[in-house]
Amino acid sequence: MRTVMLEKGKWYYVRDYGRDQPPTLTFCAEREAFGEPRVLAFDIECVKQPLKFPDSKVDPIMMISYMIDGIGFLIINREVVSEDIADFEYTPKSEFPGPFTVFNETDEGNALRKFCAHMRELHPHVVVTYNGDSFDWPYINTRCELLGIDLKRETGFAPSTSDSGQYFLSSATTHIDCIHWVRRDSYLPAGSHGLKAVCRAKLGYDPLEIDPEDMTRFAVEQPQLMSSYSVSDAVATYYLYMKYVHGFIFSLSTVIPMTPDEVLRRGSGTLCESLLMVEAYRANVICPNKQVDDVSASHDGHLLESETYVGGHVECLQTGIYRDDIPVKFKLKANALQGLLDRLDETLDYQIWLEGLRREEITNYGAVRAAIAEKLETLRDNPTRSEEPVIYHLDVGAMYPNIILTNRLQPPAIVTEQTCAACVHNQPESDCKRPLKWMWRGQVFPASLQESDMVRATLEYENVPNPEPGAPPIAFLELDPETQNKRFRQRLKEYCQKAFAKAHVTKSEEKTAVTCQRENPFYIDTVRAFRDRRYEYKRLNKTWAKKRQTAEVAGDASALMEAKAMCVLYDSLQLAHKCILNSFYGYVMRRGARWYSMEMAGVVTYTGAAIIKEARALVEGIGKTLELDTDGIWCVFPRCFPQDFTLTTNLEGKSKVSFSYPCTMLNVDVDRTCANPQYQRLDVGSGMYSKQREQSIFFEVDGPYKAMILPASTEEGKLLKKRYAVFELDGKLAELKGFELKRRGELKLIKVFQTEVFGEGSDSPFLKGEDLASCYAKVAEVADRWVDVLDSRGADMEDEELLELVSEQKSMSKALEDYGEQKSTAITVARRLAEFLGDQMVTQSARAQSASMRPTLRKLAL
DNA sequence: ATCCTCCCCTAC
DNA sequence: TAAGGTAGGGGAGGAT
Repeated sequence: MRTVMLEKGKWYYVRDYGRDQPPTLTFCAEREAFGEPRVLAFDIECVKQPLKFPDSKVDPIMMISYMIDGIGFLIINREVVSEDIADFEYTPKSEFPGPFTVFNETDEGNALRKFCAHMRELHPHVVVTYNGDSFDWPYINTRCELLGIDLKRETGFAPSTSDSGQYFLSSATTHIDCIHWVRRDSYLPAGSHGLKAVCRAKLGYDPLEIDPEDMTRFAVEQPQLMSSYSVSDAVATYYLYMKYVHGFIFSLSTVIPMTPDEVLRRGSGTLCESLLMVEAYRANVICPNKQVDDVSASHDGHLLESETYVGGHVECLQTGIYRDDIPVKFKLKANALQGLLDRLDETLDYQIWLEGLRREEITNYGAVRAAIAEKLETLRDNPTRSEEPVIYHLDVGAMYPNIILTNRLQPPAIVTEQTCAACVHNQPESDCKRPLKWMWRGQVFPASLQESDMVRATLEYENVPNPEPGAPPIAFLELDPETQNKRFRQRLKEYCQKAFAKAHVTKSEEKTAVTCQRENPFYIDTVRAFRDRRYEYKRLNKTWAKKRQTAEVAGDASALMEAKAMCVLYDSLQLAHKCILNSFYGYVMRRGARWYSMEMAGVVTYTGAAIIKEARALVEGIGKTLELDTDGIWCVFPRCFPQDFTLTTNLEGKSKVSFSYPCTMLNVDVDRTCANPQYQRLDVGSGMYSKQREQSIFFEVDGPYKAMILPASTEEGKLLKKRYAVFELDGKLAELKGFELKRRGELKLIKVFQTEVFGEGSDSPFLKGEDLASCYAKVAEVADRWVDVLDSRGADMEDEELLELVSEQKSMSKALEDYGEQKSTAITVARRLAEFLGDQMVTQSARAQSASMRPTLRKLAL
């Protein structure tokens, strides 16, 4: 009898009865946590030609490094590497040890055979790579083919039989390519998706870096350095997996009916749907068919080009530098402050009720009330003032899921008059219809439906080039329906451009969706279960963090190890649940979704927009809104605005509760305007429904912060959204949103400038100077230096440095030929690269990475 | 010059 | 086959 780990992330006892009977599986309860599967992470280094990518047809593998359960191995191809390498250690950080044993093999064939043989000996449960699906595994596969080694036979790994073979899988071993986790689940911007950047962001150390152009030379000239580099990637991959990916994937695998390979690679909407299907089955609900596009949909006598709903609300209201030590001129509204005073008891009672207390249990109610009232009165009586600000971020926690839960929103609960007419509950006393607003937006062709039909009729008589190259032309109607529709719409667009001088007209319409408050609640129950389980994991994570601290202080090594492991476990569980939780909203608009509903998505965002607009209106009277985006609002209040208070009680166990007045002030508002009094639950015993007031939408507060910087636009009167920098009280950069510095590619010059101008801590010019003028002067010092570089066209710089600064990287999302006739700098650069470096530089799989100069800058540089 | 469109990639 | 969503900044090409 032995134990194995099956794809559900759980351990089972397996008893084998020989060929005639299937084996039996018994769940292994004592290993309910993930257990400790053997994990092997590997990475290869290849020879390459100058300025080119390694070509698996001709360039041999020089090194294979791998780490299993914290023990490292390195296989050297001595045909490429100039000398034998001795065992060594690569430990970038004490928590990431890397002892390496080296195998020096005579040639590539022996190196690969050694790797395969060692894999079989170690038989890991999980093989981990970084980009192994599209680089390492296919490369090894091609090299093995050329050397007469059958990779599938040797290791079990081969290209996937579905998904057009884009993944490398084995039926016996899970392959986790961490790039998928980084792309879907890490929330890192695309500019930080390389292993090096992920290593810095997630593992917290600077990895070894070598210019790819030096690698082949270093294999000969500096083999030890090259060896360290090779293993550093395996070490980073292994610890990234152990620290973040393992718990995440395997905990999701315990709730989603898929293998870990699939849980890793499928889209988040698909994970969501498979989970909903399980819950629907349990609730005896029939799964609807997949949504299909209605290609003939029209609006007011015009064919619809596309339709959607209005989403989140974004505004920027201020620009410039806001610092907590530089006074801001406030023009407060006395009546807004009076309003807060009038509602003060209601506000405090609300906070007390939230904490599960009663006013009689509060021992300092009068004192807290008086303290707040005094501050509000002072502001009310002196509304025009210059005062140092406090900078806050107020945001709604998990806004969209909580709007869904509060309003009992589910795709099948969006009803029509017909639905209700056929329903037994359709009586006024049921109070089961809850109308909610949303905003429809569509693009229509300006042509009338008759004109559209005419355009189609013309098209239907035409012959078109055969999709099969070389074959004779075919009739339009012989094309597949999807292509027909695409061509028709293209032609109609051209017609409209000619006849109406515009391709389409945008229309919007406020609509009302009626939501049924008695629909079978399997969908929201699934959402709620996820939200609540996530809260539970967050709570347990905190509990174990405390235990870890206790163990640290007591010096109890075994308790410390257990606590650390449990923290990682619960943190990955809560993250895994966040990922799914956020997908329940977007899923309802996913193409092909079984539970599809534009109305529901529209209601969610419309309700959210109303909440944030209301919050802004409230803040406007008592401070300044700087920027707001969908679920959060950045604002400044005068320093003397009431902030943090503590209520004391006469209860044991809960002797005091602290709260943030600005936060409570917003929450009272939300509670009054957003609560759903019609939320209904079915009592299974009696078959009766009971109504309950539901409200789980709450603002949370972050801050106060040291400073917030909002960039100005080059256009007068225009304010920039989604771009800002925020500094912590200690000078650390708390947030940096939207700037080129954070984006993939972009002009090098602007990234270098932004790095310098934002700085960090005492290096940041934004934190220097004692008033606005001197602060701007400090910032201008940095900016002036760069303006000089532009004005002098980099006269004081080395050519190489200058060229580097005016170069930029751009990614192309499609294969070069798919861009057709289109023109752009990147396309031209890619074509030229292909011209002098060969077509494999721009093959359909390897997306062109172009380094170019912008036309505008080209003039400057020359 | 000005507007629209496309593309890439971010914020939420 | 498989596929979360909308809002927004900014560069560049192209029509007018």
